[in-house]
Amino acid sequence: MSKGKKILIADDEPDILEIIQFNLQAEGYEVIIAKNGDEAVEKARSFQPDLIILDVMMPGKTGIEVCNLLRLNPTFKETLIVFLTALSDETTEIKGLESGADDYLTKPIRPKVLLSKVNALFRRFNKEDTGIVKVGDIQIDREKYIVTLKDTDIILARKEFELLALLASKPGKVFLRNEILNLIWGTEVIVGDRTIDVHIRKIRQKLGLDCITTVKGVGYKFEV
Amino acid sequence: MSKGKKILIADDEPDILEIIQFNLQAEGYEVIIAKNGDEAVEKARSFQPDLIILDVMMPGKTGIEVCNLLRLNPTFKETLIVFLTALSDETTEIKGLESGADDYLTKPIRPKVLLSKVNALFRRFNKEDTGIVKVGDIQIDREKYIVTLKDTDIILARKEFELLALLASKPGKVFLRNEILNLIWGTEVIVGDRTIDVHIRKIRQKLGLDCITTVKGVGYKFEV
DNA sequence: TGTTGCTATTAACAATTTGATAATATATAA
DNA sequence: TTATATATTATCAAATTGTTAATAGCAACA
Repeated sequence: MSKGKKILIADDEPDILEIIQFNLQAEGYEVIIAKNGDEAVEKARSFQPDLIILDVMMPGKTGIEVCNLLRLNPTFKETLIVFLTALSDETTEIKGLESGADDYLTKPIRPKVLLSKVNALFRRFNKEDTGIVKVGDIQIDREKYIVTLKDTDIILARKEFELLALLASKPGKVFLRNEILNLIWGTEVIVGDRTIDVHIRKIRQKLGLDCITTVKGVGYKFEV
Repeated sequence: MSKGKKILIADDEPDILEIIQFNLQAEGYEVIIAKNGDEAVEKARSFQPDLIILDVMMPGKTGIEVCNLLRLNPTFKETLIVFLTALSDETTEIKGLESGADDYLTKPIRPKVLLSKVNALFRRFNKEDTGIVKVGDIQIDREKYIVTLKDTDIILARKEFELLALLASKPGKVFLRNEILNLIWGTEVIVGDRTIDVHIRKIRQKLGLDCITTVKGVGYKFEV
C-alpha cells in the first residue's frame, strides 16, 4: 500500500481542513495542516510531505504562489501538489498547471473523490509516470540509475540496480528465482545458481539496510 | 466472476427497491429486500449478505443507524455497506464514512452506475484477485508468501505454506490424502504416508489455532 | 598499449533450513 | 476391545542459501 505517506493540507477554512484531514487519516495517511500560505511553505520545508493539497484562495500567499515557491526548491521537484479550487475555474486551472500542479480538486469536497484521487496519485507516482520508486527511506530512479538512501546516493552496478529495482517495484511480493532470472537475465543466458545470491549480498552490503528478505525455497522480496 | 453473491437492499420506497433488485438480479446476484431499518438488521443477521445497500432516510432506523449497529458485530466487520442518499449530501457522507460505509450511491439511481459500482466493490474486496485468502483471523497472501494471524505474521516453510494455502483455498472442503499428494508433491515424487501428518502438525503448531480438522480415513479440511 | 578499476560470474565451502522417515504414542471407529 | 488411522517426536539427509575469494571481461584513460 501507498499508505503511511505524509500529506500537507493548506486551507484557511477550518471545516475543509477537518473534512480532508479526517478522511485521509482514516485511510492511513499522516496528515499535517496549515492555515495559510506562509504556514504551508514553512511546514512543507520541515515535514517533507509526499503530497501537498493547496487551497488556491488563501490569505498571505495563494496556493499558486506557494506552489511556485516550492517548485523552485529541488527538494520539492518530485512532491505531488494538488490544488483546491471553488468550482471548476478555468483561469485558475491554467495558472495552476503552469506552476506545476499534479491535479485538481473542486469544492465542495467529496470524500470519496478526494480519497480516490489521492490514492490514484500515489499509485501513479510510485510507478509508471516518473520511473521513480520511493519506498521508505529508499528512492530508486530508473532513468538515472541512482539509488538514494536517506539523501545519500548509493552506487550500484547495473545488475545490482536492476535487481533492486525489480524487487522494489512490488514491495512485499516474493519474486521466485526463476522469475528473477527471466526478468533480468532473460531466457537465453544461463547463469549459475549462486549468481543471484551474490548480487543480493552486494546490494544488502551497499545499502547497509536489510530490506531484502529471503524466502527460502521460494525467492526474495523487498520490504521496508 | 464474483456473482452468486448475496445483496441486501433496504429502502422504504418500493420503486427504488424494484429498480435495484431487477438490475442486480439480471446481473446474477442473489437479492434480499427490506422495507425499513429494523427489517434490514433482521435480514442482515439471517441471510449474511455480502453487500448491504442502505437507504439513509428510512422509517424506524436510518441507514446510518443500521450500519452502526451492524458494524458492532464482528460478523459484519468485513461486509460491504453502501449508502443510498438523495443527491450529494456532504453531511450525510461524513456521518456515513464515520460509521464505516464502503461507498455511496446517489438518487436517482442510474442502473449502469449501480452495477458498475457494485461490481467494482466486489472486485476490490475480492481477495481472490489479489491472491489473498482471508478466513476468519487468518490471512494468507500467496504473493507475499505470508500468513497472518490476528495481525501477527507467521513464517511457514514452503511445503507448509503450500499445504495451508491449498486447504484454505476451499474452506470446509475435505481434501483426500491422495489429492493433497498430487497437488503439492506432484505425481512423480512419492513420499511416505506420515509426511502429510508431520506437515499438518507443524502448521497447527505454528498457528497455535486448530483450524485444520482431521477426517479420519479420508483427509483434512480447513475450517474456522 | 598497457594499466587500472569495476562488473559479472563462478567455484568452493560454510551455515542454515527443510523435508522425509522411522519409531512410538495416541486416538478413533467398528 | 481391537484394528486401524493419525499424532508426535527425534533424527538425519538433502536442499537451499550465505559468504568469500578467484577469475575473466570490459571500459576508461593516460
